[in-house]
Amino acid sequence: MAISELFIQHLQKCGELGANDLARLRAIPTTRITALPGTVIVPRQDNPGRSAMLTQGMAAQIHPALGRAGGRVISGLHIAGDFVNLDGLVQDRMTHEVVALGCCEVEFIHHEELRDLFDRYPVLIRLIMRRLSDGGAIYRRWLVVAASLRSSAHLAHLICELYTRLAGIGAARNLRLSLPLLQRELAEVLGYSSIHVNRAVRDLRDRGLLHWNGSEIGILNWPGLVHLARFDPDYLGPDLARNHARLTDTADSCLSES
Amino acid sequence: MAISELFIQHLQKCGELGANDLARLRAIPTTRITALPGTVIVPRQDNPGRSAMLTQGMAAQIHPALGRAGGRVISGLHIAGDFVNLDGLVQDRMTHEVVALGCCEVEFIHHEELRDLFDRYPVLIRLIMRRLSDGGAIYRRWLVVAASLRSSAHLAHLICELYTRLAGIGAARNLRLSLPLLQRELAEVLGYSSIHVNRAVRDLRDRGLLHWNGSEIGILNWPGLVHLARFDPDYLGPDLARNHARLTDTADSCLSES
DNA sequence: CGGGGTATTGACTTTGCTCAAGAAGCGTGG
DNA sequence: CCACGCTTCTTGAGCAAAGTCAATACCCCG
Repeated sequence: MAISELFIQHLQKCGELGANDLARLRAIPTTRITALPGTVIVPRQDNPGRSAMLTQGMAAQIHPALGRAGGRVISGLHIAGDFVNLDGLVQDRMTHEVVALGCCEVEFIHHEELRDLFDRYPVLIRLIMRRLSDGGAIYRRWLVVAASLRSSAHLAHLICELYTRLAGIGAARNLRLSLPLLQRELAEVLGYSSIHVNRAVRDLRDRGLLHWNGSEIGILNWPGLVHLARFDPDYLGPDLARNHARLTDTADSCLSES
Repeated sequence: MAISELFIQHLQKCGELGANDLARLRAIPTTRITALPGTVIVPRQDNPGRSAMLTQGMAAQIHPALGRAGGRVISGLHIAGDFVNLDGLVQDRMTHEVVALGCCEVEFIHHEELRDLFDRYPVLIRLIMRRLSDGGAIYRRWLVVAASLRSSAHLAHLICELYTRLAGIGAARNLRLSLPLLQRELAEVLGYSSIHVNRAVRDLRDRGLLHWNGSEIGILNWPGLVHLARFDPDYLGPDLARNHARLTDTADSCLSES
């Protein structure tokens, strides 16, 4: 199967590619799979010799919790367009596994092919380093958020981040997003008990900030949510930060009109 | 001033360098400074055109806390041998600043020089990617620890990590380490109030796990500390994990002898 | 209509925060 | 050498946030 267009779009952002280059890229063999909810996309402790890109759906980085057995911690969420195991390219083992949340589509590329790409288009190396660095920025932000916000604001921050990222790839719009996470899984992301997450959800609903029905979320008051969460999208990179600025302006004008 | 030997050691780990290469490396101009406690080594929101390596002391990544003004969060600690702003090489702005904790020595290298190095020794690119990826692994671990351990165990985990990392560069040995952090700063690392940190410190002392005098820490019961913290050094990379295994064996045999 | 998992709610416990005050260390100036 | 002021460390008491346990409601699906 051929390389996905999402992948190509990423490459294009990073450097000029001629028609020739595009043809060559499209000739690269890849493997595409569909993963049902709960499927392990990238196993722990493994050097699979290939990297994966999520082309549809959401996936989570899963760690076993320290202490109580059976517990899990989610250290990051992937959406379409993300490399899910970039580390595998440079590290011998993964310290976590990646699991599909809803239904996913994943595309695998062998490391040899990637390295070939790098040899041919050295500018892509910058793209990979950039991705690694971006990932670090998100982790840092999660640490800051976990340390300084309490449950409702913490949850609100997660919603703001996900909406911004999903809107950036066109997978969410009009202040609606679909979030294929159980409350138990939200708890694993936020580091709370699922009961506590439930109360945080109710709190956001009670404040009239959003609308939450199963996996469908509608944001009713974007500026309010952003303010509660102290959300500042700078850490997501200049592109998404710009989108966010536009969105906030629109929401503000909507508010002032109403 | 010439490039530091620490830097060269890192490069050597990554590929074979001949006498010729070494001479060329030593000819690269760098700037070395001494930073007093509290000095900002790398400012926020800045693309300084150079990267820094810590050659002595400890430094912290500082973020403003969300919510209460004036609060801070520390998202990572650097020790000698760490690149303190690798992100700056690939990212236009830093989302945090880096501040000296004790007295530090820092060495700056201009990005041009670094890029020259990469052109000449492409294998070094892997080193940088490796570093970025390692950093991500540490952030993930901190998220997991924050989500699953409570105060004493959380603090214990930090001590275990720091001792392992410091021992890896020869800056700690014999289960003694010096930690130039105030309890307030520890609180900023762990996400607690400084009062709560104080109680956690006392708890570890009361359990006879360690000895804490100002900035000098002596670990009295390494296996006990490791167990309480659920410390598993895998996330620090194979080198340090091996060191830890050796250390734990020694400590075990010490215990069984006594 | 029943069964399994998820969501929701209540009552109670544990953990951690805040405020406040005292103790200990340390550098400065008298 | 001592007194003073500063900062950090330590401890106590009360409060707020989050966890646990248990029970019920809901919902999808067979």
